Parts: sequence; structure tokens; C-alpha cells
Amino acid sequence: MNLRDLKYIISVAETRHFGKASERCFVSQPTLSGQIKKLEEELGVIIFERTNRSVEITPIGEAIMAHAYRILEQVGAIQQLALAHQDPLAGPLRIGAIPTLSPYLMPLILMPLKKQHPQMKLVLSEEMTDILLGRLHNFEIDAALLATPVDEQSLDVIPLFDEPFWLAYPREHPFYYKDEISRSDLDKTELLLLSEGHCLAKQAMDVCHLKDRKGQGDMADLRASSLETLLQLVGAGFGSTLVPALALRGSWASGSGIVARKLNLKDAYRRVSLVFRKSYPGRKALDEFARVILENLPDTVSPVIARKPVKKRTRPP
Amino acid sequence: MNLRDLKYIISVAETRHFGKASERCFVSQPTLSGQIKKLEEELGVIIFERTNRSVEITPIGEAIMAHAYRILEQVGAIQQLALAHQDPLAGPLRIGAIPTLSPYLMPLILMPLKKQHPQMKLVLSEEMTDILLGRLHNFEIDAALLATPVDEQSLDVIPLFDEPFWLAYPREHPFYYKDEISRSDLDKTELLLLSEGHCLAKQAMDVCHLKDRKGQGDMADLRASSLETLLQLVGAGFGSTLVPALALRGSWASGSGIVARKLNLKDAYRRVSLVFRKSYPGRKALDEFARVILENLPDTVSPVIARKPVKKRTRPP
DNA sequence: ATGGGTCATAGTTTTTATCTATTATTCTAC
DNA sequence: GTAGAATAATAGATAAAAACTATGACCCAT
Repeated sequence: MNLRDLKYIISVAETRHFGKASERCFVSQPTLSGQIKKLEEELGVIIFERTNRSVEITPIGEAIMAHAYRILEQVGAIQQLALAHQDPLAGPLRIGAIPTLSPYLMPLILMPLKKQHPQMKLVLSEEMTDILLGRLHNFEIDAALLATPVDEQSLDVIPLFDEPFWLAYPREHPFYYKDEISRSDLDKTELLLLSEGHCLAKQAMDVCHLKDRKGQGDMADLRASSLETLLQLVGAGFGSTLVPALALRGSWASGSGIVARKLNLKDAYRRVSLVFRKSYPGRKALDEFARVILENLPDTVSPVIARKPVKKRTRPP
Repeated sequence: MNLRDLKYIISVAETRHFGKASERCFVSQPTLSGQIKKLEEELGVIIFERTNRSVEITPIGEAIMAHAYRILEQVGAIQQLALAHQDPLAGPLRIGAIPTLSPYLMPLILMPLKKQHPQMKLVLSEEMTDILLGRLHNFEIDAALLATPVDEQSLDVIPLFDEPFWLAYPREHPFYYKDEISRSDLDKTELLLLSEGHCLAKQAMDVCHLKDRKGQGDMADLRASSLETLLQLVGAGFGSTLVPALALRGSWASGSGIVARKLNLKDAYRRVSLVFRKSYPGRKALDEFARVILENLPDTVSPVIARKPVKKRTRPP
């Protein structure tokens, strides 16, 4: 059986005329006759009782027809479904982002995104880098906004922007009167870190040339589980911390006993990228998503101008 | 799109593996890959996100799959339907019969038919010859039991039996002491006829060498609309009438003031046949129906032994 | 009878699907 | 890291299916 055959018999059933039916199907009359005959032989039943002068459908043919209509209906549904999704921007885009980025980046782009692509649905999740990579591989998300270099063969990367780190410290701190912070300044302060797993913690330590003290416990006791908590601690005078630039735009930024200053260090930034499976079919949607992000960044971060060089591809175009 | 393609994608969706899926479909892996790729191009959507190591279904693919399952379900329904009807004896057989035959023949064959072909369903209708022929041509019945020769090219005939006419007359009639009736006897009696349209009326007149007096009115007043009514009239002494042999077996046959005698005439019979469209596809069912009739006839009628010679056929075997 | 209309058949050509062999890629194991 | 196993994609050849044109058989109407 074949969908074409079903179209043929429906055409004949509706016209009661092989010639007219064949025209309607854009095939010759012998073709139509032949295919219908083949179908009848395959099913072992006569669908049409025909003479030279008349074509009439048999009772069993009538029953078959009912199913044929339903089948073609479903086929149409598939085609319509596919058509609606042909726009690569359609369909939910499942995006994961790290917790030190998501709350500060998403508010910037959600409105513009909705304005430019009203039909694009986002499903957001907020997890630490390793979790997100796992989810990428498990096909649970389509792309991840990460701040860590990724070098896995199965993943591809769209670099987005470099986000500088600032130092946040209590207003009562002696740094209060400085405009910029140098590395020597950093050594003089107690640095508060996020709990393990957050890439920001490691990045902060790298910037400050601290050795990872994981497992030692003395400092671990002070580690916070979120950037907001961390800033609460800073405000309460427990120490200072590194904050990525986008996080400075929150409501706490002014009048919460916290001061933030730019770091006068060359490598005090993290590169934020959009990471996705090379095999992910919605590349266009991701490109568009990345574009919207880049267009709505504040001045505090530096967009990556040069897009990544084209890597050798699995399948030539 | 193609039903084969739908089987392919379902197979891949279920195995998440092109190789295993292709085995399950009894085709090579490249074949499966190629067809799925073609389907994806036709629909303009990616159904499977695949790398060398993994195959995962996309959201739109998932949606398509739901419809694909329903389609194949319907296809199965068609095949099952067809299988159930492959037996040519299956399906309702729509039989028409003339009123002077139906009430007397049907009781003879319904039980044997049910015994031999329990799955064969009959739909009976009782009309006069012309009506039945019209219904045959309108595909409203599949075959008709007639007592009139039919010579239409589009119709075919299975002769069944010759049914003699008997003379029915009131017990008080002088014929009462005769065993057989000759033509000269016929002239001496008032012959009652069925109303116009019944073939029996014309046949009776032919047998008696009467001219058709339709429109004259004198005799028409006495015409009855059914054989039962006619016999009531005979019983009441209004005259006598010709009765086909099978009708003699009714309950009125004894003790109702009516006597029936055989006619001593060579041509005093009518040939009962099964008539159907040449194009009717259930020929086998009709042959079987005819066989059951012939096997259950009483001695009062003469089965036609020699089956009709094969006429030139529309399509050589 | 004859001609028009209609479906079936025959034979050929075109299109489509399939196969085998091979390539490219990536993961795993040593 | 390098070799090997696994897996999907590609290429080219072959087989199968479906399409077309031309023709035939038949019925009906004039």
C-alpha cells in the first residue's frame, strides 16, 4: 500500500470516473487503473465495481475509503506541522545558563527577543557548567551559555562577549576611595568565593592567583551558594569578592553598603559563549539568539567581534 | 511522503540506531539513511539529530511520530478489514426477489444457507421485476431472483429452476374431480389475475392465451395486489387462478376451500433465475447462493441441469 | 451499424529505491 | 596518543516500481 494509492482511490471514489480521477491526480488514466488494480490485488478485495460505463464503489471499498480519508488527514497534519516548523526559529529553544550569568543576562535580552521573534519560545534552565554540559549531551537542552572554554569535538561554540570582573567590597573598606583596583590591592583583602562547582569561583581564584583550597575547609565555610548571597556577605562586611560586570546592574548596586570597582588587570574577565551540539539542527535559531544577545549588551562588556574561524565540518554543505 | 518512510522513521525512533532500524525494516542501512534524509528534505524539518555515536529525535520529529503511528494504525485497519473480506462469501449480499416467489422460496433456503455459511449475511427486498432491474443497475442490490428472461448485456444470469403453474380453484368448482387440467378446461373458468407489473399476471395470460386487457377495466377491477389476496378471492369463489408450484406449500394449501391441480400443458411453467451485474465482484458468493437454492428445492419444481453456456466475456481470464 | 466514451492491456521509458563498497568521524582502550 | 570498533553518510551501480503512449474491448446512443 502507498499513500499515492490512497489518493488515487479517493479521487476515483469522488469522481466515479477513472479518466477524471487521473487528471485530478496529474497522471494518465492507465497509470491510475494499474495502481488501483495492484492495490486491489494486494488487499485481496475489489474496491470499485466497474464497467465501461460506470464506476461504483463496493461496500468494502466504502469502508476502506473511510480509513483512507483519515490517513490522508494525518498526512496533511504532518505536512502542516512541518511547514509551521520550517522556520528554524520556531519550536521551543531549550537554553541553559550558568547561575552567575543567567539572572543578569536574561532580563536584558528577553524583551528584545520577544519583539524580534515573537514565535520563538525559550525554555530556560539554570545550572552549573558541568550539569549543563551533561544536559547538552543528553539532548535535554539545545544550547548552554557558559563562561568556560569548551573543547569537545562534539560541541560547537559561538563566542559572545568578554565580561570583566569587578571587585565588590564593603563601603567601609579602605578601597572605597580608589577608582581602580590593582593586583597588589587584591592580596590585602579577604576574598569570598562561591561554592564549588561554580565556574566563577575558580575564575576568581585564577584572577587572584590563589591556589584552589578545596577540601581545606577554613575558607570553604564561607563559600556562598549564589552570587546574591555572596553579595549579602560582602555587604555585611565579611570580605570582598569578584563580581562579573553584568551582575553589577542589579538593584543592590547602589545603597546597599557595597562598592564595586573595576579591576586594573589585563586578564580579569571571562569569555561568555553559547555552546551547543555540532549535530543540533537549529543552528540558525542559535545564531539569531546570539545576535540578539550581542545587540543588547551594556557597555560594561566587550562583544567578541571576530567570530570563530570555521572549523573542519562533519558534513560539507 | 510514503508509508514506507513512516515505517522507517518509526523504526529509527524506536531503536535510536540506523543500523538496527534498517535490519528491522529488512533494508540496508544506507537505504534507510537515504530515505529518511529525503523525507526530512521534503518536509523541510530535521526529524533526527544524529552523530556517529548517537541518534536522537527532535521535538518536531516527536510530533511527527505521533501522527505516523496513527497513520500506520489506520493502514493496519484497512488491511485487517480487507483480510476479513477476502472471503468472497463475507459481506452482506443484497438480494431482491419478486413477490410471487420470495415468500415461498426464502423459507426453504434461509436455514440451510445459515447452516452452510454462517458468516454470509443476506439483505432481502421484495419488488416487482422492473423495480428490481432498476435497483440492480443502481447498485442498490447485488442480485435479483426473477422469473422473466433477461437479455441485457450488462447483466448475467444463473438459471435455477422451472416452476410449473398449477390451477387453483374453489372446492365447489366442477374441476374438483379432475386430476389434471387441460387448456380447454381453462377457457371455462373466470381467471383472476395479479395487478399490473407482476410478471405472474402476464405469464398467466400467456399460458391461457389471453390477450392483455390492460386499461379495459372490466377485469382490472378484480386484480389483486398479492398472491395471498388472490387466493383469498379464489377461496371466496370469485374465480380461479394460476399459482406457481412453490406457492402451493403454504398453510392455505389444505382446508381453505381451495383446490389446486396440475396443468396438463407443456409450457405452463416459468423459469426462475438469479440475475446480477456482470461487473459484480462477488460472483463466487452468488454461485454459492444458487447452489444452496438448488439443493433445497422441493420435487414440485425442476432444477435446470445444464448450466448456461459461457457467453463471450468482457475480460478473458 | 457506427462513433464516442470508457476502462483495461501491452510495451517502453523514466523515476525511485535499493544494494555494495567505501569514507568520515568519534569514542574506547591500550 | 594511536589503533580499532562503531556508526552514519556518500558514491556508483543495479533492480524495482511507476509512469507514459498507443491500442484494444466493450457498451451505449444515435
